[in-house]
Amino acid sequence: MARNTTRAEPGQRDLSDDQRADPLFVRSIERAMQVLSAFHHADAPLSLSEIAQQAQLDRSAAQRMVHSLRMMGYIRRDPTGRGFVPGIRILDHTLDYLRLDPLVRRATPVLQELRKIVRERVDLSLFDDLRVVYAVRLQSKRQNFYTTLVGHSVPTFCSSGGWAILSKLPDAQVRDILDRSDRQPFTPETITEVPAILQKVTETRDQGYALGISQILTGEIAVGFPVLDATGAPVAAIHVAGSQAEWTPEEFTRNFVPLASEAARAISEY
Amino acid sequence: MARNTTRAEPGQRDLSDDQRADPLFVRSIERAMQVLSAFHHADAPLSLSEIAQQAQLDRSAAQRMVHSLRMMGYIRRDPTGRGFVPGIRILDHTLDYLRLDPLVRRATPVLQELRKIVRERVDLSLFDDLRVVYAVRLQSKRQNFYTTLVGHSVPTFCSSGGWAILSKLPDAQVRDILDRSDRQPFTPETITEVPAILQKVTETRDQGYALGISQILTGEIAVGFPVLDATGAPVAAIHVAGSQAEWTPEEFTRNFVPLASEAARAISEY
DNA sequence: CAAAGTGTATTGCCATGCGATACACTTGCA
DNA sequence: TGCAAGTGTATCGCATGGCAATACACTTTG
Repeated sequence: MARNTTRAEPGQRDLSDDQRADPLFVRSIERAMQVLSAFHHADAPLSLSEIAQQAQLDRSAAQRMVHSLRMMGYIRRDPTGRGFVPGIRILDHTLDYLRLDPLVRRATPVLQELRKIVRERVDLSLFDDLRVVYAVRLQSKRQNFYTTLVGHSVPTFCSSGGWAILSKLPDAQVRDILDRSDRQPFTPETITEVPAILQKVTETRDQGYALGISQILTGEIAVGFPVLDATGAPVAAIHVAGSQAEWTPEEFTRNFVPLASEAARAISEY
Repeated sequence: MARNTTRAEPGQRDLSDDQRADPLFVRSIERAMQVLSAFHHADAPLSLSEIAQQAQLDRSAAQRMVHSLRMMGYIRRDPTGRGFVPGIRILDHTLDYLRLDPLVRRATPVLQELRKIVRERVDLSLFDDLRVVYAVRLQSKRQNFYTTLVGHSVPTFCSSGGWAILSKLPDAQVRDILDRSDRQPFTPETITEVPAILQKVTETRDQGYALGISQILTGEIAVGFPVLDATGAPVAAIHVAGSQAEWTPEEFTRNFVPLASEAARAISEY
């Protein structure tokens, strides 16, 4: 799998109540979603055969699915040339997700306020087991493409937001998450050893925020803060991210930790 | 239907090559997507019965679908209290959409540059028949919740971006779109009469941009520019939007039209 | 000008999803 | 307190509807 892009794998199941894998799927919809998920590993339009392969389906079965998904607007032909790409109706569900998630609703105005003051990138990322998924992204001037995208995700084990979340989980669960993570480094700086990560988590637990330097992107510096639900369990994190070219870690934390920390507390329900 | 929020209805089919409605759906996946689409009309978590009703399904059939969709992470229980909400896996598909759409890729850096200069809200909206769907949103300081959301859509007939797109379509198609549109006003200012809209479109055709004042949101002023594909057909629009409290229409256009117009041309392939 | 790709359409058989039914639990009203 | 009307969940048989096979038109490749 060609993957030079920063992206974590989606979790397989509903975490909230830990149901184990259940063979009682509605199969056809599982297949349909596999077809749509074929694009997760793509970096260009997919042909039918490629979709069939990714979705573990017959070419003809894949074609039927693609046909139906096209009729509904979830897939469309690539405007230029061959193959298929995701369709715009996807974005309708995106909107539903964002509108209906109480966390996103609460967080957005707070983060806007924060962004206005700090003038660096500000994000909300949602805890999803081995990864955290960006749901709100408020850009700064310096950007790359991926730092603007909703839905982008990074591993929990090596992001400042992830550490912030881990710092609020019981040790056993932290261990479990680290054990199940595929701890591939993104940069030479990425911390991949379990003891070192545990060290970082402890540190985070003590000081109330996580500091990540060049963990995902070389030259990026970020502070992460946990967001808690009404029971005190971590459900998300907020980040402030900037460039090492402009900030020393000390300056960065001194400037942003107090404000961002307060924002995180404002969003939390605990 | 309770709808005080600004939202257009999704189009039913693939527009690119105009396939008429085809009964050869894969039915079960149609039903599955109806279940997910039940949230389009919701403004709070939905119970099984509500989902069943929206999706035109038996309560038990709905429960099977919901179960499967939950196992896959496309639906989750509302964290607090009863009911279901969309699940985070939705955002994986959002990412695929945004990553793989060549238009979004090309437009993002250009819009970032534009945003840096104009310091007002800058958007990319994608043409989808009767509506335009926001895919890239770069905020300014003043915001409301909905002006930050990817996937949000507004009607083509009454938005500056929509007019910009219409101005590049043949008259017959413009008429067709206007005829099929449910031309409900959003504000007292909203232009709903076909002749007046055609007038606006002609004006836009002449001057190369569309000026919208309080069309969707009272007090909002926006300029829209068409984005063309390689064949010269309009596929999207870019907007710069600000507040009437800060700008007269003349000042606004004088300041932003030249830059934004150039940006739109840079994104276009024609 | 084959050969190997695209994407599309049709058809029959049997896996599979719907609907009926039952149940455990919570909430609200009498 | 009890019962009615809500939640959400689980199981199972039958008929429906989706998979696989097959065929074809078209484009790009060598």
